[in-house]
This record gives sequence, C-alpha cells and structure tokens, in this order.
Amino acid sequence: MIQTVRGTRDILPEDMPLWRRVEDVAREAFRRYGFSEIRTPIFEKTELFARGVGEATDIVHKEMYTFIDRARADSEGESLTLRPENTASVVRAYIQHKIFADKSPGELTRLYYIGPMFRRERPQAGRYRQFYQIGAEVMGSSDDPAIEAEVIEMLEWFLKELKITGTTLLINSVGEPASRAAYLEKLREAIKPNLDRLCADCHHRYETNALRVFDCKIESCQAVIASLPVITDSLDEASREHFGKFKAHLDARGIAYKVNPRMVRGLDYYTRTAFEIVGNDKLGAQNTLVGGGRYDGLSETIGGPPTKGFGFAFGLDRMVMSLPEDEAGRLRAADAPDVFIVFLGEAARDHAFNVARDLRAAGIAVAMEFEDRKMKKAMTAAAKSRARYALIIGDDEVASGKYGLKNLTAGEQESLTLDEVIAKLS
RNA sequence: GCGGGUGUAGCUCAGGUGGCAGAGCGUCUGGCUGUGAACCAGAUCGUCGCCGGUUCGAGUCCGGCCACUCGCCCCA
Repeated sequence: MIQTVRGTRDILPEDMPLWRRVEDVAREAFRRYGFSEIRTPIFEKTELFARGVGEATDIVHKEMYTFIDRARADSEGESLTLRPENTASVVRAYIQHKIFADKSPGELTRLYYIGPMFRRERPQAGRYRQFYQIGAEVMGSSDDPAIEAEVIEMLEWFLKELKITGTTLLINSVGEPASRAAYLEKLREAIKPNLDRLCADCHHRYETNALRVFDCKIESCQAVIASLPVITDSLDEASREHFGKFKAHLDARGIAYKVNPRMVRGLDYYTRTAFEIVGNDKLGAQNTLVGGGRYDGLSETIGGPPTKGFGFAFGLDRMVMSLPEDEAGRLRAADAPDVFIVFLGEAARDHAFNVARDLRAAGIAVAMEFEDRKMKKAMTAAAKSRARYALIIGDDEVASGKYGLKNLTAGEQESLTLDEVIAKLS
C-alpha cells in the first residue's frame, strides 16, 4: 500500500468546505483592504532563501527541501529549494518586475498569496511538511505605522468573520539592525554570569541565538529570564517612536493588544514591529495563529532598491483547526446538493435526465443516481446526499407534468410543475 | 536529530495471568408492491502494522523493523 509521504496529507472532501471558507473570507478581507493576489513559483533558487531568510538560521541549514537540478552540458546543476515561506519570493517578484517603478512616492504595493510551503522537519500537531499559507505584504517607500495597524485591523475582521474567538494579539519591536545587535550583546552579557543556572538547550541558544532563551519552557530558566533586560528598553530612538505611534494607532482603532518584549522573531529580515496572534486551546503546543512583522531592508538584501515592507502569514491548517465546532458543522452541512432526483422506472429515468438538465440550467445543484432502484432505496440515497429536497418522478408525474417535491428535513411534500420547482429552489 | 504514546473491521475502540477475534457505528437485505433519517429482524465486514523467535498453541510473551501520533530542538 503506497501512502502519503511523512508530514503530508490529503485534504478530503468533507473538510474542503472549511478550507474554502477560510480562503473565501481571506480573499474578501484582501479585497476590502485593497490587496491584489500574486502567485510565485513553488521552488526558487536556494540562494534567495539563504540570503532572504538568513544564512545562519536553522531553516536554511537543515529544514529546507533543497535539491540539485539536473546538470546541463554547459553548467553544473544549480541548487533549488521548495519555498519554506513566501515573503522572499514576493519581494523578489516585486524587484524583478519593477512593480515599484510606476508608483508615486508614498504609494504602496499591497499583495497577498495563498499556496503551499514546505519544511523538512518532524511533523507534530498543526505542523506538516507541506503546509498551506495565506499571507500578505505591504511594500513601498513608506513605513508609516498606520500601515501596520490597518493590516492588523484587517486580520481582526477576518478572525471575527470566521467566528474564531479567544485570540490574543501580541506585539513587540525588535528595533533597527544596529540597536538589535547592541541589545544582543547586552543580553549575552546579562546571561553569561547565570549560565550555570540554565539548561543545556539554553547554553546552546546562548551560543547561537541568545534571543531564543526567552522561549525556554523550563521553570528554572524562566526564573533567570525574568531578570534579563528586554529589547524594548534598548530600542533606538526612531524605533521607540515608531513603536509608540503603532500602539497609538491600535488604540485609536480600539484594537486590544499585549506588549510582549520577549517575543522575538527567528528570521533575520525582521525590523521594528513584530506581532503574533495566538489562538485558543484547540491547537496544542503550536498555538501561534498568525505571525508577521516589518522587514525594511529585505529588498536590498536580495539585490533590490531600498524598500520598506510589512507583512504577515498564517497557516491554513491551524486556522481550519481553530474554527468553532458549530461553525464547522454549519459549513459542512451547507455543502450539499439543493435537490436529489428520485425516479421510478426506465421511462421516468429518461424524463428525469431532462428535468435534471433544466434544473441545472437554472442554477440549481442537482444530485441523481443512474440506477433504477426501489423507491425506499432511492429515498435513502437522497437523505444520505444531504440534499434539502427530493424530487420524485414516476410514470404518474411524467404523465401529469407535476412532480413530487419533498422537503427532507420537514418531511412535507407538494406536487409542483417544473417551473414551480425552479422558482421554489432558486 | 532526540524523547513519550499508539498500531485489532470502512470509522471509534474492547480484548487481566497465552486457548475458536469482539462491540458500537457504518454498509447491505428484509419487515414496507411509490416515500428517507429516530423502530424491528437478519447479514456483511479482519494479513490483529511487518519480520523473526519461544510454545502443542501467540492479538497476547521476547527481539528487530515500519508507520502514525504527541512533544523537544527550531519556527516560516
């Protein structure tokens, strides 16, 4: 038996209404907020992610699906990678097609994407090797914090529309690269005398990425962590001011948030504003629903003009898991035919085909089986299809031109002409 | 890469100390010659994850492997 590759999965028809709902609501949010869709290739030159995401990160080192393309006579095969995230690709497209060229100063480019991403790591709850992300980027010459507040406002609308409640918005500022580097030094100095009180993992983090010490879940480490300096106290003046304005914009829009100075980002390209929306308890250990932030300078890193950028991404898998049970049930139930045609006998069958065609031409979703079965069996099939109505066509109905339309939830039945059926179901 | 848990019917799961593989749900048939879902009767459903070992006999005990799953590392 050949099965799916580890960490991949089929999304079966019964779940598709949930996925489609999340996508539809996202598209509606993007439409309302002026975003246009972009699709970039599933794979890119490895170099794009290495430079964009950061050479030193674990992502680039051991968690990407990287392969060497077939060599040609005149060249070595080049290193390609299945995209681990989409921001670097979108910025690449923005540069490659000079999307900025026909923009006036201050004019923004708003793009969104929906599609699969890939990571090469051990799967766990809500984390797959092929996963689906929806994200958006705002790029241009402006880094107005009002942009950030507006994007978050859009996300709040999106979550509300999906009936996802109990989420928390966490915000932080990671500063400019220079102030972040200075803070990192300060942090390492503060950790150093406490190293003997920290766990083995934290020793490792101290060496590689000291900011990650904040994420340690071990209690004894948390005691040390509480005394460490936080980045918000070490911000450069411009970032401090930016963060203040950002919070003011959120306040003005009535958006609740919590400042979490220990929330850090793993990717090199983030500057200043970082945010997360964490979900309710349906998600297990991986409970971040949405992550995003500012990435001024990413464009330059991959060879483009100076560009400010702000964006976010969320995993569809986790968003679907977060849908409330009753909402999920409602969405599944709505994914059913309008009417199921039950026919009796060969003559009625031929007639039923024409009725089905006419109903479908009128925009009605029609389900029908082709086998001539006993009425009881056909009615059972009608109920199983979850159709709202059964349309009964036997010899009598063919002769009279009036069909039996039975409401399968109420159990009531009436005798109607084709036009009356169409009027009723439209 | 490292830990824990679990693999038995289409699905959810029972099966102390080895002794004829089970239940509920589903599916199918009938009670109902033209009316479904809550009723009744019956039927169908298995490589007990795989390979080997112990034993008269293994779903059960032992060894190895595989898969799934939760978590760690990391985090997009």
